[in-house]
Amino acid sequence: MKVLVADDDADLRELIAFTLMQAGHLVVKAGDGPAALRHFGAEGPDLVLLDINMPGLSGFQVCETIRARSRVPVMMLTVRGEEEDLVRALGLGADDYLTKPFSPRTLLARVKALLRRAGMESTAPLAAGRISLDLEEHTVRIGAAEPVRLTKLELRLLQMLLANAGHAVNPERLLIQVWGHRSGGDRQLLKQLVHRLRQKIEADPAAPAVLRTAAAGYKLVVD
Amino acid sequence: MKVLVADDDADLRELIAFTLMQAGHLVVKAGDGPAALRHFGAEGPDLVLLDINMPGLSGFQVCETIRARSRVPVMMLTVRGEEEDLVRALGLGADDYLTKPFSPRTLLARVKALLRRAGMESTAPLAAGRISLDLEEHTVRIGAAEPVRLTKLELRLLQMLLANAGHAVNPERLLIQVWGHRSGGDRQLLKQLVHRLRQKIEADPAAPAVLRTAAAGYKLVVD
DNA sequence: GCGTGTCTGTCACCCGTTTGTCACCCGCCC
DNA sequence: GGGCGGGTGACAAACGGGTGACAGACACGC
Repeated sequence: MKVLVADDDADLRELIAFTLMQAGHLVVKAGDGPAALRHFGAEGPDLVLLDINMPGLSGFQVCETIRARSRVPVMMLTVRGEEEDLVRALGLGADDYLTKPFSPRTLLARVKALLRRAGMESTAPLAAGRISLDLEEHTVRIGAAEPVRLTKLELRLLQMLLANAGHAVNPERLLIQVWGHRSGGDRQLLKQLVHRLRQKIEADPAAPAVLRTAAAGYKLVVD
Repeated sequence: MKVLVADDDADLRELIAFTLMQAGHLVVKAGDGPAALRHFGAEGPDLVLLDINMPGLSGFQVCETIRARSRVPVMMLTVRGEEEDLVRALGLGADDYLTKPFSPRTLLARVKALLRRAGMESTAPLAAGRISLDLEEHTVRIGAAEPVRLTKLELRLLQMLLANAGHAVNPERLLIQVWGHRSGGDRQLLKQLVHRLRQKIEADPAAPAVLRTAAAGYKLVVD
């Protein structure tokens, strides 16, 4: 599942991101409110974690804006003892809250619960057509073939493509999704990753039938 | 769509940003010229709103620099009564202008118009008459014929002509829209591009039936 | 701690496609 | 005839995707 983590505290943000990634989630990070909204619009996450105190726009404003456009689950991060903030957040449509400090274990439990409540159990294999991903096993199965083991990056790339199965995904977006940041110039990384993935999943890597190069990026052919 | 808003007046900047976000756009904000260029490079916005009076670099300079690198639509924000500034801005390649003060409604209408003109209001296939463009696949289909693959430039040219289907578009405008920079003398580029496009889409390239030469430029015959 | 194997980032290179540029053609008009 | 502007063919440079090689980073078992 794709999770948007918005917190202006870089250390905490990285800790959360790391914890979620370890659990097999894709993470999009934002350091302030506007960035959170930007990524929300661009990435379409399945879950949003929002700190209340952020520069630019507060978590409240971000939550409100998101709620005006989507019913994606939103979890607020609050400092203990600011109950009035909490009430306000829930009133704005937030689904859950977590008081700092919290343990990674607590975080994961709450995230899992929230995703389950939203009907997106995170361990369910992603699938489209003849392609199915097993996020826990880090494997992909195509048609009747044996499941193939994937590395972390390969898994993320496939996950992104699978989420847009049949449609081209542009390289910039893939770079952001798979590596997190990296502005422009890193096409080479993507080339290599695609190459390595093709070696694993294509019957004939020289003539890709599944992971095709499209005019505007790469796409998955699922039939 | 992602919009870069550059204005040194923080209040106005926030108002514009808010208005655009309400309309579903992603907004990147800049308070001066250098920041605008920095964000332009990093974010790759689909539209740029530029105030003329900004510290660091003026809107003129920013516009010129952007035009040297991109054909992204640029809208200038001017104070009423400074027509000479306006003329200068349009000469530098700006696509539209807005005189302050303006209402949010006006702003949105202009932004929408500009994005439509630039052919990016959606990735849905553009069509007019028997001609339809698939922006994702980079193909064009004319009548019942097989879709034809287009290069990046051919696609842009066709997109511009299709946006004005049935009417002639003058060469200056096409040069700016397709190549972004290149003020005057580069007719030859356009000639070649038209030639190559005709080879691909015309049944008889020597007697063009679709992409016709008109008195004032080129036009697409769509019926 | 240490070796081992895997994963990832980076480099150099190949090759087909795309693009920019030049020379030249033709028809038209003064 | 000569200038002008559009159309055409040819060619070289630039670009971009694909590939193999390699070294450092990393995880893991001992």
